Amino acid sequence: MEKPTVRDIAREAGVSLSTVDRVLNERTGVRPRNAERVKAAVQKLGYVRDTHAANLARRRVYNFVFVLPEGSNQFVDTLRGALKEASASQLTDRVSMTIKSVDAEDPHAVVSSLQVLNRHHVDGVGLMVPETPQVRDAIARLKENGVAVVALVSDLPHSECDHFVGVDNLAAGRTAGVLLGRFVKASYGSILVVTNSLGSRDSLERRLGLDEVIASDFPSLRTLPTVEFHGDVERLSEVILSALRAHPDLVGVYSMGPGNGRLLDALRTCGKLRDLVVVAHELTPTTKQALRHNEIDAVIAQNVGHLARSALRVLRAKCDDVQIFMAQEQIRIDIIMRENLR
Amino acid sequence: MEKPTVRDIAREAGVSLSTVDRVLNERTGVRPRNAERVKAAVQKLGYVRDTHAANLARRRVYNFVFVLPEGSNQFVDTLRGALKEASASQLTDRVSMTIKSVDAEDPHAVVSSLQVLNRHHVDGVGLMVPETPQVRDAIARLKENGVAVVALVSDLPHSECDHFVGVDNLAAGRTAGVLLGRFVKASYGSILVVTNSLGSRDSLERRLGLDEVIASDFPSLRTLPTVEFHGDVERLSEVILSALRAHPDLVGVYSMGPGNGRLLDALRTCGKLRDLVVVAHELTPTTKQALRHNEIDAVIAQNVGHLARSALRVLRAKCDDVQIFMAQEQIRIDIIMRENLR
DNA sequence: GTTGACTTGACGTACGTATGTCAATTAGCG
DNA sequence: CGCTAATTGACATACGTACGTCAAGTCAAC
Repeated sequence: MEKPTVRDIAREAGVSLSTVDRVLNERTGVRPRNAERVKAAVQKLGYVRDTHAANLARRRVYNFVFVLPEGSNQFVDTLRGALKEASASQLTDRVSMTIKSVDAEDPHAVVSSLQVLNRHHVDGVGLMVPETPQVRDAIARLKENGVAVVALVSDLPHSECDHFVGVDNLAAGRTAGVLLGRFVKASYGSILVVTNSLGSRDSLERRLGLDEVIASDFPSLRTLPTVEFHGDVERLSEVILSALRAHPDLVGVYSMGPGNGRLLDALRTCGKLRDLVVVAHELTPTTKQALRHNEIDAVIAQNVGHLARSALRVLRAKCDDVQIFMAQEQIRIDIIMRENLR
Repeated sequence: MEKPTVRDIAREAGVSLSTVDRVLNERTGVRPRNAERVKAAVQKLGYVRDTHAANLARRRVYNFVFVLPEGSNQFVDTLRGALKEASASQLTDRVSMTIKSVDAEDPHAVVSSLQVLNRHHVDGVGLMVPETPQVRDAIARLKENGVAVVALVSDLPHSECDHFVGVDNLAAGRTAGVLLGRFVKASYGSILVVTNSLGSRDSLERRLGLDEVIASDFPSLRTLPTVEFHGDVERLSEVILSALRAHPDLVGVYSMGPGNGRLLDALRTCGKLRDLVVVAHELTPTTKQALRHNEIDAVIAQNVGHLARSALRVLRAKCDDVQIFMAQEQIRIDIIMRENLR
């Protein structure tokens, strides 16, 4: 049972190679009757186009653009590195990748960066930006132009994306909650929750997941209102310190986003770090080091290498109009502790 | 900066295409001087062979064989399924895969299954069997015949394998130890350790990791001698029950291998399941269900889909004599709880 | 029956590589 | 210097697909 080729299709359908080609590549000038025959033959023989040979023949180069938030953020930095590494690897041959950094908080900046793409020849876009009506429209326009679009890390549920590459943040928050609840030895206490901004849907979902689990499974614990520092690290230190003073029963800290370095600094200065159960998000140099030093008890992470490769694979698949292999594209919620960090 | 092709190499080296081809494919009849020139040109231009085009031209089919332990074992079953799924997926084109099941405890059976491979045309082998001197020799013979060999799940450190696809079991045991230690609320108690056989190096390493971590980080806990049931599930139930009677201070159970279903049955019948912290290995229908019912607190797992795809990718890479992308082939120690199970 | 539009098939070239054949060149040796 | 053997290059064919060109075919409307 060799794999069928276009020749087999032509023979089976009783037409010429040219006609098969016209049907497969959706060119005009084929009578419906013959088109049907070809499609039937494809079905019957289970033909799948050899994309490698096809790409070879058409000298295809996949032109992908990734739009990531600018500014200092270790997670975004590692993601950027992973994207570059993945596109350099042999796996992702024939891919030419551009990474753009934009002020993700400024919808106008995001949109204008996407509008540019419509003019150039771009096959696929990966987006890590918050969803706004403007962004939604810009994505719709990209889709009109036949560009494949995937949401990266942050879902864009109301936009016409082809796929979301990232984790279920509600489940991530729940996971963090269980870890905090089970790691805390005290019979009661409160938990500090920190993030950059609850405006980002990731943080919001994580917070919801946390509260769900604490409320149902750990009623003796209490989650404090979310501390948001909105990029202002000075404020972060201050608020942490005052929270520590205000809540002497503090037993845990949940950091839902960036700013782990500053957060740890603040906790360190008041000497309570060792007594607190700390759960943070994302594996970065800071969190890795903190794990090794037992300053962070667990990290909830998504494998950036997997994110990057998955995004590239999905974009290719969408360009080629090929099924994706869901099992491989499922991004897991990783729990990293000192012992399984490597 | 287009990718260089063989033509570019020929021009750069000042020789003909034929000569370049002779060098690249290690054919005879090239003067050392010219061979050097070609190699230098390859270096200088950063040429990498387009394996897809090459495979197209030589009509290559990768012939891989996997040898897995026979007998009822949910983990092996899921692995088998993952292998089939992976080879069916588009990623692994041009791969023809055979899965053999052998009595892994019988070195003779394993070896004879490997000897057969030398006669047929096989490009690569994935092995999940215990290491014995006979197996070691059989692998050496495979390597002599130019067959790529990877160890799957269980490392074969003293054999000439090209690669090990699996996790660091010492670290896995340590991870289990930390989870047990931190999840147990009681101030002291003992931990039951169960496996099929400590003869398997995986179990042994996990046990060592567990003991390391319990001894150093949780001195108030005590790990009991390993219960081995050697495939005898009746014995498993019995021993569990008598252990429960003998150790009323039991606070945790660590199941290092197969047999989770029977173990849980035994724990269930004596009604102590809810009070115990249970950590088991591998995501299977049994452990998934037990996680959902809060009967198991955490599962230490390796993603079988990842194992399968990694094994196939590595075998291909070894056949093509191409570098592997280590970041992608690193199998992580997954910690699965109810909240991040999906 | 003629015209024109649409449809079809035959064929050539290309992508980057592999592999074979054969003649031409070169090196090594006496 | 001449001979033989080793080395080299030119060329052809192929893999599975894409795509362009052109002549021949079909069909309906006039």
